[in-house]
Amino acid sequence: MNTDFNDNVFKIVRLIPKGRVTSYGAIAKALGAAKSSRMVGRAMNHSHAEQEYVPAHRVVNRNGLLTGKHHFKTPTSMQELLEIEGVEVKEDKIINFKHHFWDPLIELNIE
DNA sequence: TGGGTGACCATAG
DNA sequence: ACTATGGCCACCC
Repeated sequence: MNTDFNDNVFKIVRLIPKGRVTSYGAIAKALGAAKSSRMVGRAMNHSHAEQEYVPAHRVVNRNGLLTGKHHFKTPTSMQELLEIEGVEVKEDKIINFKHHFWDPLIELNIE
């Protein structure tokens, strides 16, 4: 049985609005597993196998760095997808990360 | 069974 | 700003 954790991660990622981004740690925290931010990354690795589209490009590390770009079809696709949505990216890093940040804890009104 | 690894994070210097 | 270190835990030899 697939971990619910896995499904919950995808569920949240799909909720990220266009032009916004969030971090692995924020998602982990929203799921009550702040200790396992690495698990979020592992879940994302499987995201390609999901039948429903998962906007993985909207998930970066807490530094606003596109650490997962090498897992996309091409090394530049992640950056291009973000720029299409209006997110500026320079040197694999999101400009004005704070401004684009989307916190699931706040937006989803979790306690 | 156990060591190595990772789309991470926090802290220290 | 940068490196080093430790914690985290599922997964793969």
